[in-house]
Amino acid sequence: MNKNSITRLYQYRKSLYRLKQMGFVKVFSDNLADAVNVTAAQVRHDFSVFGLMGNKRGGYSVVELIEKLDKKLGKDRQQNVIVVGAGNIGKAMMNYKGFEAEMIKVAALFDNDPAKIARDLPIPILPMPEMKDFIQKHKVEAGVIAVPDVAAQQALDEMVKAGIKGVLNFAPIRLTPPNEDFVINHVNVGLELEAVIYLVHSLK
Amino acid sequence: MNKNSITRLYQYRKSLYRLKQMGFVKVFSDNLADAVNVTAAQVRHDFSVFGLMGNKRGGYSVVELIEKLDKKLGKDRQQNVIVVGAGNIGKAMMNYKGFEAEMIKVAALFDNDPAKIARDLPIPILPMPEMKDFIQKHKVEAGVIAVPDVAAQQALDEMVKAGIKGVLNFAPIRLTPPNEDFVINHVNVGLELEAVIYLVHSLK
DNA sequence: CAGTTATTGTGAATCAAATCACATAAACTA
DNA sequence: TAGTTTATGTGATTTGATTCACAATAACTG
Repeated sequence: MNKNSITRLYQYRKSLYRLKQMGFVKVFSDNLADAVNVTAAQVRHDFSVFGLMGNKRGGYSVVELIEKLDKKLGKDRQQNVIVVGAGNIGKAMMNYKGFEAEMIKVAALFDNDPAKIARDLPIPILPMPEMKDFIQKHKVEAGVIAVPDVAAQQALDEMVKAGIKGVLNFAPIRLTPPNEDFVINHVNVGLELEAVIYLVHSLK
Repeated sequence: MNKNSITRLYQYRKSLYRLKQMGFVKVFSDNLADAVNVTAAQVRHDFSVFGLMGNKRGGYSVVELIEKLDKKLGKDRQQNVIVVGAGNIGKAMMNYKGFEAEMIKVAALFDNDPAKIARDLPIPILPMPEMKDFIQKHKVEAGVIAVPDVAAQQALDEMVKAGIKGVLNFAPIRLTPPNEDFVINHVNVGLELEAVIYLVHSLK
């Protein structure tokens, strides 16, 4: 179970909800393959590894498959997350409408800048020292680091102290994790954009 | 040359600038390996594939290596990019300070909402119909899609019409490219966050 | 109900990426 | 200068992910 196969499972899930919406009752591996842009063999293989079984001939029941995936992917109950950094990235996370359908709730933002504190927003922006109590109260295990790179390691350290178990990090630096079990996933927008530019240039 | 090896080259480059800053004149494959969190063999292999040679014993000259990488990676001159969508993601791109060191310039944002137009900002926010003239004038080849998912395909279509050759897409949908050479790179923040949550849960 | 068809589930085969291992050669050493 | 050390460059090997291929079987067909 590598990261790619996990993200594919989330993509299958999302596609299945779309198909359900469209009235589909059954789905075949090649339908899902088309939806997620992989091969049908890949879909079946992923399901096999993950312990998801369909019906020989007859494919998969959309409703059943969604149910199983929801359970396996932890989508049967809401996941609260926090975001550290109330800049543009933090606000983008705060305002993103897509999380609801994924059972993800951005429960609060945290920031060091007193001018940014706003307790009365639907998603409040709170001072860092309140993090520990907040995440205990709201059972938060995962967070997002959306601060400038010079502040990222400190943000991580405080999150760890508060009890966070894994982060999605937008700062383009290598973070030192507290232990080897701690989950860190990086999104490096600069690198991704550079890859586009490189590939565009390599066309000619 | 797969995408991973390309992004590693950009990481090596960035590390080399840091090392230069710190006064290093020479660098060995294992220094770069540490900096980028890969093996020394990976570094040498990447360089070998990419046609970058050092000196048997004596490693690599920092200055020379930077020079060669800059050239190969198209960093010897500034790359202008545009961003479609002046929401939080668009503004994050506009305000991000790190692009300058990467020779990337966000030349303008474009948005359909007349209320968002702001021509007098250092990075102007312009109406969509002006895109074609703008990118011709500023020699823009790559762009960023930072609009809600329902608007993403239309944004892509307009960018293609205006002459853009590749995009970085933040909208969580599959885009239909105009042709198979067109470069599309996806950043799916929702999926990345879901992967963190999944991995945190799988710890226990 | 026997025969045909369609689709899964999975072990085997292929393909791609990362690592290993070592011959090569430059730079020191005495 | 001969010998030793150190790091590169790269072919070979290993590891990991994807695709193939087909036996198993459930669902249709007449």
